[in-house]
Amino acid sequence: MKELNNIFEKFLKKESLFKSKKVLQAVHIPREINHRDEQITQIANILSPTLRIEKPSNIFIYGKTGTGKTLSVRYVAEQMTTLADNKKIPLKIIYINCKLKKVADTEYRLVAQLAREFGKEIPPTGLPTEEVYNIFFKAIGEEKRIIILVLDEIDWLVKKAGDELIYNLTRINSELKNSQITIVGISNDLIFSNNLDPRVKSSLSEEEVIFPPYNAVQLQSILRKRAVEAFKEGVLKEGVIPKCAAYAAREHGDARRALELLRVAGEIAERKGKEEITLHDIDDAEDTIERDRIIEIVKNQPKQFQATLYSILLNKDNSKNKFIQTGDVYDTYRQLCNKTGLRSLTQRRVSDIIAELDMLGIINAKVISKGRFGRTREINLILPTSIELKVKKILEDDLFG
DNA sequence: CGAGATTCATGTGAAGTATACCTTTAGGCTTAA
DNA sequence: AAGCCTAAAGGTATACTTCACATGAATCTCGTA
Repeated sequence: MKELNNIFEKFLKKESLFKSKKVLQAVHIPREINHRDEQITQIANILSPTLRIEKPSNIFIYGKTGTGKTLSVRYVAEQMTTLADNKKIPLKIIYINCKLKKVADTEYRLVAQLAREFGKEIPPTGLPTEEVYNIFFKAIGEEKRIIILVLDEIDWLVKKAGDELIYNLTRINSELKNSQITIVGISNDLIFSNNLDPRVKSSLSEEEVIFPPYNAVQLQSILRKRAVEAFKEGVLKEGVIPKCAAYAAREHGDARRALELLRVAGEIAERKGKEEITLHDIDDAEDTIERDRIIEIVKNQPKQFQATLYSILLNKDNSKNKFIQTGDVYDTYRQLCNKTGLRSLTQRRVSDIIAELDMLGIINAKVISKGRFGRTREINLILPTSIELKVKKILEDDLFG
């Protein structure tokens, strides 16, 4: 009889394996953050002058993806905001992710975005950048307060818009009477800061905080904690968490990835109508994640980028083992434009587009010299073959349909 | 045989152009006194 | 005369083009051992 009860119970539970899926999502900020105490106290210490309404030092934070940078900063920010609210401290923390296309990838757009944070309407183009700065200044100057500006993925911004803009930002303070602004730059490119103008570098990294990767043991404990909150009891089969941790540690201790693996594995198991998550689901999850990520990127590209990518795909089929080079891609691209009626761009531009696709991580393009046979980009697809067809299909739909 | 010169196919920087959007300004029309 | 609307003028950011020059190793050239 007892077993029968069990069966029913399980059946009822079957509805969902999750107790709370939110806990596993990247935006979720847990009550406690493990293994980052040192960094968090460091950041908190640096920012604490805020509470006496003094300007804290600028901070430069770096560490690989998924090492808890963004999370820790947001955590500290949240704590400070509530504290500031209680004690009536005029504090404003702005978080901006510079990687978002069309949001903050040029100087104009970044400053416009900042001004919008203060409720100002800024047109997408047309105003002098200088003017946007003025609007922003005015908005800040309205009342006395401390502003902390968190620039996530700041390396992207600098790559696309140059480092002058950061210099401008760090200089803002000298033009402000009422308020003070502190910049917190987050980057996962360690080399990036070396390429900065020395002046910019020194003012941006008055303080530095380094986030080392998690090791497998730490990843496991993080996963365990979250899993308890996220899943119902007994859902996780033995060894699931170690495997997730191992997968993520294999790269560079990427916790975000580990959590995502766990979540997607759960979703997959659920969809299959299973009652527990097995090791096999994790393998499936890994494929799914990679596929979704790439498809998402591909879908959101502008037409010209899609056309270029499609040309690369076509070239890959034709020239089997030989690697693909810019000229070939451009030829196919021209033909493609003819067929689809898309206005074709110059090779100069397509060359840049290829470089950008490389930055997005969809392809691998390295500039090489073939001696007598000139110089070109050696283009390789990084797409796993399993999703190549799917990507192709999407591109075809977008380009021809 | 080896040091330089040559060469190819394209990378890359700077400057120019087209387009879309903004503000300002001058004129024209309406309205109220 | 004052007020309001419109259209033209003058300005900017962005995506792209045009032009011109830079690259860098395989290959060629030619002098030398």
